[in-house]
Amino acid sequence: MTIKELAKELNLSFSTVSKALRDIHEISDKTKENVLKKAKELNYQVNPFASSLRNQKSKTIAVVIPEVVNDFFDPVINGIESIAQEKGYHVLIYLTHEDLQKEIKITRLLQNGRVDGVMLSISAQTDEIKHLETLKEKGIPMVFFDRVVSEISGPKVITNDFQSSFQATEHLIENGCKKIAFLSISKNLSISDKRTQGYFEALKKHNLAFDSNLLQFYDINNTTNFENLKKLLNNSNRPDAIFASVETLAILSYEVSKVLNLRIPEDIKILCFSNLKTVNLLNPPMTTITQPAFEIGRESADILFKLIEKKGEHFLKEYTVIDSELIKRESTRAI
Amino acid sequence: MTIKELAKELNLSFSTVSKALRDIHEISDKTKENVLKKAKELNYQVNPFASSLRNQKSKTIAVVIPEVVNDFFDPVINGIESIAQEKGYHVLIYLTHEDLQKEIKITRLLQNGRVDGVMLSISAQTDEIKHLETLKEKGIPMVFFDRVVSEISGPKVITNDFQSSFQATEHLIENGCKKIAFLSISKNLSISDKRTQGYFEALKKHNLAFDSNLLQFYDINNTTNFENLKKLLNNSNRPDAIFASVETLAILSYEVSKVLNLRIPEDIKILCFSNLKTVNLLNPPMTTITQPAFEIGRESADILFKLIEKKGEHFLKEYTVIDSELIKRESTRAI
DNA sequence: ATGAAAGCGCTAACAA
DNA sequence: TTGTTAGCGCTTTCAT
Repeated sequence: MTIKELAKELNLSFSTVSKALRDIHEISDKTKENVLKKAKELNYQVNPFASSLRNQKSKTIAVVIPEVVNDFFDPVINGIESIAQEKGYHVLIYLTHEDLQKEIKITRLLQNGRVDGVMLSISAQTDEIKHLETLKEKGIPMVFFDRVVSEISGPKVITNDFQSSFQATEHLIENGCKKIAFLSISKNLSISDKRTQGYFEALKKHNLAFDSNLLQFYDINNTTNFENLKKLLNNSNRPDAIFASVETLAILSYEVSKVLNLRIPEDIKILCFSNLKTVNLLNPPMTTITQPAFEIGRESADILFKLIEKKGEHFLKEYTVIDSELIKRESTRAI
Repeated sequence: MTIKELAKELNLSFSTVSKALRDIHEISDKTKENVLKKAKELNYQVNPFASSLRNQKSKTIAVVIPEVVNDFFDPVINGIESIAQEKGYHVLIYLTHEDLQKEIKITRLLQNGRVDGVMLSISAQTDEIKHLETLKEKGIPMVFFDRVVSEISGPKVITNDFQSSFQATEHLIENGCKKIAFLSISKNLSISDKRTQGYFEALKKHNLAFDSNLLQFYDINNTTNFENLKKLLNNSNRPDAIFASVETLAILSYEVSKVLNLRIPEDIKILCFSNLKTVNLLNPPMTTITQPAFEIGRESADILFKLIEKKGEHFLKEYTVIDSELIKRESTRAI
């Protein structure tokens, strides 16, 4: 069913039909009505490719993220999709799997007008940004969220990583911890930086010396993490607390603690950035910094659509900060 | 950068360039080489809409699912995306939020050729299927997974819900349970049916009477579930086990048990279909039926691409069954 | 081996 | 208010 066939049915020229369908004022109401009725009757749908080709826009956005198996990115997608559906946009999803090469390949795919805008959260491996600059130079509206690249200008939606990390560290210190290990996932990521800084500053404020052995870097997909953690915790000089910058590492810490017969929280306290839904069923429940992931998704998408529709980003602020929440869970609850 | 501009740079006609780019044999090797070199140099990319318009295919598939905030659908998406990336397809994602009206709207969006194929898992609310039949009649290749519609012919990827449900119920019975409640999420869903049947058959085999009060239906998004569960468990005649057909209901059961000071597993045993990653950190760990979600994603996508590329489904079997795994977790582990 | 031209379905400038 | 026409960028048939 094309617009031509529809026009033939109606004995109208197809340009008239086209205009009527898009409710253009130079068409008489009666004609519009007829056209709309017939279109519905014949279940006419515009061909999106013809339309996109002509209009040079796709009504589609891309979401580029490291992983989807993650309690943070899920609600983000949910937030993005909810706004996209409201605005009549389609959402393409691409996973980098924390792999820079995949990220580069994907950004190349997005350069040819397939999408009207891109939202992305870079991979933990990303230590060069030429591909992102190239994409931006093509004039494609972009919004970074969570794992942002400060070197590239444009809107970014982030959480108050420094502050919440500071607070969390302070929380541990106030609970008597003196040797707090910080587990980071990347040397490249903006969020890792901020989180590490918050940790440092809290130590400094409370006059705790920083021991470089306590700052450890982990590969998010690496099973050797387990061994490294074991080494860290099996040391006579072991930390009395672990502050993990991502959930996976906190969970791993639980497991290693169990293997080593360390009691949580008596022997070691564990705390992390996490959006794990079932965290309050853990034994013991873990104090977490919970990011407002759904809101981050909605907010980023909202900004992207503003960018797409108004073009130019001068009217948007560079950083939108949404606060995470430090949720303290103290009591042991054996069911 | 269009093909015309590229052709001008090369002093060739644009049809020659087009052919060269797609490696058509009637073009000389030298010309091909030149064209490719220049294309790379000028970073030429085909316009996907022009190409789709002409070819009547989009190199894009749609994935329609109820929710993304869910430990089952995440790895499914991951599996789908991994194959799509290999085959050079793009993945559009649509969430129905368990809402039939949204599902209908989305299927309408997919009728106009925007995608070459659709994978879907229907909403818990879906009790009519006209919209799905319409989509199928349009000739768009479709693959159902997990929550399938048996009334519509075509490939379906499912797990052995009946069997695993049977096994799980038997596991409870073998552990001394006599009053096992089954919490279902839908009266419409194929998986609910199968799971309920498995539960029934196990009861029958072990000569346990079925008490209709023990079969309860829940709304997946309803907070009144909490109250209903409370009523169920606060009864003097309460069940000694709960078999939840979805994770959310199992978690809720944990919470209600705690509120009522019921001990798990002494007073009540809880078991469920779940892909929760951290289930072994729960207290106590929960026996689960774990679905091979990533494989379901890969398998469904693989079938869909076969359908798309070969057209017609006569060569594909209707049901592909991938086995779930009953993972028994007995010990209480207090860290 | 290369080029000219038609046409995919649509939008919009211009003509009637 | 309606119709004619050009053209978005590409693929492909047919001619050279």
